[in-house]
Amino acid sequence: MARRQERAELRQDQILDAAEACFLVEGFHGASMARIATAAKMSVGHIYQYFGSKDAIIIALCERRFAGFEELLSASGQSAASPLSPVDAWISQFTWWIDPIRAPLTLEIMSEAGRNPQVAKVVERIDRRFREMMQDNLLPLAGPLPKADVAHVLEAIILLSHGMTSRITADADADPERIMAAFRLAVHSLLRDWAVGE
Amino acid sequence: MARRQERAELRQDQILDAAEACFLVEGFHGASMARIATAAKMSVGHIYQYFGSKDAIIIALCERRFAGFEELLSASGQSAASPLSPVDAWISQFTWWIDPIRAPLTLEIMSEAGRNPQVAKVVERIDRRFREMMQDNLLPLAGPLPKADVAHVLEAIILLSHGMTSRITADADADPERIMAAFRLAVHSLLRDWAVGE
DNA sequence: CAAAAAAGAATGATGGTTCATTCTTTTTAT
DNA sequence: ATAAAAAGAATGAACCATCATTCTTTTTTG
Repeated sequence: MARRQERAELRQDQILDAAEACFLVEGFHGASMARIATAAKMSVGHIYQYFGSKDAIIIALCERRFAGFEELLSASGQSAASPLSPVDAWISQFTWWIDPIRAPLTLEIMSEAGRNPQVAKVVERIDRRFREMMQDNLLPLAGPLPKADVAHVLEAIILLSHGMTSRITADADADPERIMAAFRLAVHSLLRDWAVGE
Repeated sequence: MARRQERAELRQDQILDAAEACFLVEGFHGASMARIATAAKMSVGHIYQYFGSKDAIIIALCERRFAGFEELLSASGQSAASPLSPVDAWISQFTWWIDPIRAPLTLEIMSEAGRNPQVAKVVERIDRRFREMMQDNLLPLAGPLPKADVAHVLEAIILLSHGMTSRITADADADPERIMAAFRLAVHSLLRDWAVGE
C-alpha cells in the first residue's frame, strides 16, 4: 500500500528527470512524448498513467524547479559561519540560479509563462516568496536605505537574477564567474555597501 | 524590374510581420506555417518562395528584431536636447526594450539561442554592439569609476536589461513603470551617480 | 504570350493521446 | 502456505490531427 505510493513517486521522478533532459535540449514544444518516454526508459502510454498530459508534465517540472529554489531561499535565513561577509554569503547562493544546466530550463519557463497562465501562476508565487525572503534576510544585512528606494532595490535584484539566467543561456561563452562578479558588484552597489572585498 | 524587387521586399515584411504575431502568441515551435500563412494573408507554398524554411524565418526575425535595437543604439550617440539628465535620457531608451509587445519575442530568442547556434550568433553580435555602445556613449556621462569595475558595471547593466524582458514577459501584472524605475535606480547606483531626480 | 507570382492540394513524417492487451504484484480463499 | 482471483503496472500499436515541405495548377503581370 505504501509500497505503491513509493513506486509511483519513483516513476514520477523518473518521468520528470527524463522530461527535464529533453526540454533542456529541445524546449517544451520541441520535445516529443515519444522521446521523453525513451529517455525515461518506459512506454509512452505508461507516462499517461502518471501525468494526464504533456502540459501537466511541464507544470510539474516548473513546480519542482522552483521547489529547489524555495529550499535555497528558506535555508538562507540561518547562514552558517562563513569566511565571507553576510551579504556575500547571501549572494553566493546564486550560483544555483546560474548553473548552466539549470538556466536554460528556467528561461524556457519564463518564456512559457508569457503564454501559459498555469506556468505564470507558478512563477508569480516564487517571485513573491523571493521578495519576502529578501525583505527578511537581505535587507537587514545592508546599510540603511532610503525608504522610497527599498522596493526598487528588490526589483532590481530580481532583474539581475533573471538577467543572469538569460545571459548564461543565450551566450555559450558567457563566463559564470564573470557574471557572478557583475551580480555581486551590482548588489553591493544597490545596497550601498561599498566594502566589496576582492 | 525594380518593381519586382520592391514587391518581394513587401512580401517578406508581410511574412515576417505575420510570423512575429504568431510567434508572440505561440512561440517559435508552437506556431505553424499554416497559421503564419493565414496571418500573412497568403498561401503556405508562397511563403516558401521567400524563405527556404521555417527556421529561416526565425533567423530573419531575430535579425530584424535586433536591427531595431541597433538603430536605437546608434542614435543614442547624439542625444537631442532633453529635459532629463544625460544618463536618464540614455536610460529612457529602454522603454523600447521592455515594450510588452516586444519582450516576449526577445525572451523567446534568448531561449532559442541556447539550442540554435544560428540564433546564438545573432545574439552574440548584438551583445558585442551593446557593450561597445555603452563604452562609447554611457560611460563618458558617468562619474569616474574604478577601472577594475568598468567591465562588471557594463555586464550588470546587460543583466538588468535582460532581466527586464524576462519580468515583463513572465509576469502579466508587472508594471513597466515600476520596472523602469528599478532599472533607473540600479544604473545610477552602478555609475555612482546619486543625483537621481524624482 | 511568356514568365513570374500565388494558390492550394498532395505528401509523408510526426505530434499528443488512447486503447486493447500482456505482464507483475498483491490480495483473497482455502 | 498455496492457488485462484483481482488490481495495478507496463507495453506498443493505432488514431487522427497537424506538421513542414513539395508539387501542380491557376492567376497575374510585364
